[in-house]
Amino acid sequence: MTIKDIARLAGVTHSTVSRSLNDSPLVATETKEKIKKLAAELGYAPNTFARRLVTKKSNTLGVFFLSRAEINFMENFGTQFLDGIATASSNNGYDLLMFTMTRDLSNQKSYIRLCQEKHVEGVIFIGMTSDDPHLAEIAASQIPVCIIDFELKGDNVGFISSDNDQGIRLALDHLWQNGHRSIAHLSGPEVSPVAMIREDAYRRYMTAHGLESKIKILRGDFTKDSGYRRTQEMIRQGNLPTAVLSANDYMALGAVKALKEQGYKIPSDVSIIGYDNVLAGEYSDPGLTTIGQNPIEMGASAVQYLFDKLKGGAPSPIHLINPNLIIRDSVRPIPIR
Amino acid sequence: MTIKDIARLAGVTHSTVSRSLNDSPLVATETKEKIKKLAAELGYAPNTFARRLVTKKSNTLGVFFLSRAEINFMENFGTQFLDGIATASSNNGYDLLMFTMTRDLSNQKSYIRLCQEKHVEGVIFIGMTSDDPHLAEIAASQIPVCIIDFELKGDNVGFISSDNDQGIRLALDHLWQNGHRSIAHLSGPEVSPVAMIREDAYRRYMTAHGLESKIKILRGDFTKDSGYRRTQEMIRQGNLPTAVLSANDYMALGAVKALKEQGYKIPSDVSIIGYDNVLAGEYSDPGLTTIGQNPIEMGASAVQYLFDKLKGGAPSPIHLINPNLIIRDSVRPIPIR
DNA sequence: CACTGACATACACACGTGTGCAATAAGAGT
DNA sequence: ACTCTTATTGCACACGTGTGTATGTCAGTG
Repeated sequence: MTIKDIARLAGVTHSTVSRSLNDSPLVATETKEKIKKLAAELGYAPNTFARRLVTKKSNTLGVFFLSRAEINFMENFGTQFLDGIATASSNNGYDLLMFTMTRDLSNQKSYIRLCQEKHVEGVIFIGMTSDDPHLAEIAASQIPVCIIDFELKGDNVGFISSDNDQGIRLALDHLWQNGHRSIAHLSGPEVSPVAMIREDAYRRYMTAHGLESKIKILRGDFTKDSGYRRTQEMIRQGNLPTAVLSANDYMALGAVKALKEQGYKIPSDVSIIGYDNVLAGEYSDPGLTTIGQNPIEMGASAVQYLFDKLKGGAPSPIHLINPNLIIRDSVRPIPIR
Repeated sequence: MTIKDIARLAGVTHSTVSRSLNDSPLVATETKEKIKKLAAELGYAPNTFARRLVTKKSNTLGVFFLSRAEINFMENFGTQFLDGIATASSNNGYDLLMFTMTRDLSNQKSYIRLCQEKHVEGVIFIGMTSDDPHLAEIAASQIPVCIIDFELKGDNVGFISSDNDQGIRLALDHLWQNGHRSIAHLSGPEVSPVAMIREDAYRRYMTAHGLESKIKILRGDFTKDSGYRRTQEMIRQGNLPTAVLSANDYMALGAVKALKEQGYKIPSDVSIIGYDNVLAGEYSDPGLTTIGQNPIEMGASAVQYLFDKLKGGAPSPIHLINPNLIIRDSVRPIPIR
């Protein structure tokens, strides 16, 4: 079933059919309608390969994702990112091609080269790591690139992230409104950009609210175990805060474990608030109050950035998505003295 | 950069170039080598659209996935399924097109129709549900289909699943070897095929080991809350088993919570074993011993089924992947009396 | 030397769609 | 009635690749 078949049945040439289906003003309204109706009846669908061959437009986006590494992160958000991306590109009539980034980067074809070969118009990366050897090439890419949760500067590269600054404010506002004034921060490693952004936001909030003297940083590495140990150390030193704001949920769960082991009750003795809205926090005891990112929206925004670029626009290279506060049972109001 | 350019530079026609690059025996070995070398130097890559147009082969697989629903399940395995699928198809020189299945199935184009339009050669479904209105059409599909974790009969449809029977045996063997004889089963809802398979495997194991009188089924619905409540009821009735085998991890965590609340210690008083190897089980207290599926391998197997079909073979329509036992801290050996 | 056959390359067409340009027809204006 | 304009359709080519067939070449054989 091609436009030639339709042409024969309609008694016109395939050119007229082509123009009709593409709503060209060059063809009479009545024949246009007639042909459209005929095409619909016959269930005609254009051959995308032929069309792409001649138009030189692929109407295809690509998405690279790394699933094996940073598995904690990816397992929780991966499919939601992909959901947002797939839905948004489908809504715009674009196909989505999927690739994996493997850990052994030795004899591997460059991502950008692969995109060119597949005629991908724009590409999204999920789970990019700073040790990837193709970073420079990506930064210089001719085709629009959008990276989720990893900042890279380049003329055609965009960056989508959750608004960490706002997330921390949301969390601290919640603690503040519940009467907490002595709040420690269980932070991530200094090499992690995200950890530093969150820690900085914490420092500024505390200072702005006259709590500079209460600033206390516990340096973890995002694992549950590090949260557990830093909290043990804090308990040993005495002088517990009334609340702990953790830079991610896993460390928060570690903190809960350490405190429980020493007989403290959560949240009556110490309130805990996490970050990321990981499933384990929903199923933990008590349910962990936390900051949720909006991965579906992040994926959709990444696609939007690419389309803006493709339309010739100059979208902001960095786009922050609003997080939201998820209240469960690990924060308790305390009377203000 | 097309084969015509190469032809001009090599002083031959594009036909010769085409044949050379496709290793046709019709062209002299030396010219073949010369042209291949030239193509490599020029970084030539064939235009897939032109090729597909003439060969009528797309070299493309499709994957549909449902991400918003059954979110507990998908969040944990989704990206790993996709990883296995993407890697396997890429290794075979196939592209992978991604689609989402939305929950509102009203005015939606049929999956199979979509596949035909996109010229997909084979398609994989993840997260299929029994209320999907397109099931009949999928069952009758002309193009090979493989569904993960959902059984559907049809000439061209395959079914990939974890071997639930073996998984239950693995779990019960572990309990048996640790001296447990009184083992209750926290099962899923009767409408769930997976739940029934696991429950049946439990019954057979118990019977085969002379423990028929110890068979005890707690009927949950796969949520943590149902595990919590069924366990509470069991505690109230007295006569606790020494171990509980749960049909999934979330119910197991609910059971843990109920037991802990009543002052029982896990695993010293009651051993618990889950199923699925969900992240929350890794981060719970105590770490949950469980049965892990191998989602990456499952994804790869789905692709393999499609390729076997495409090659004209008759692969088994049902393929079970071996699960594995993941030992953490929720099972304890008890002395045999 | 002529003929045969094998081998290598060129020619020409096809795949399905889009589009510039020519051709035709119809209508308007004088 | 003739010309000029405008509206509509057809013609022909292009996109890049694959392939059946014809053409050419060269060596071997009688």
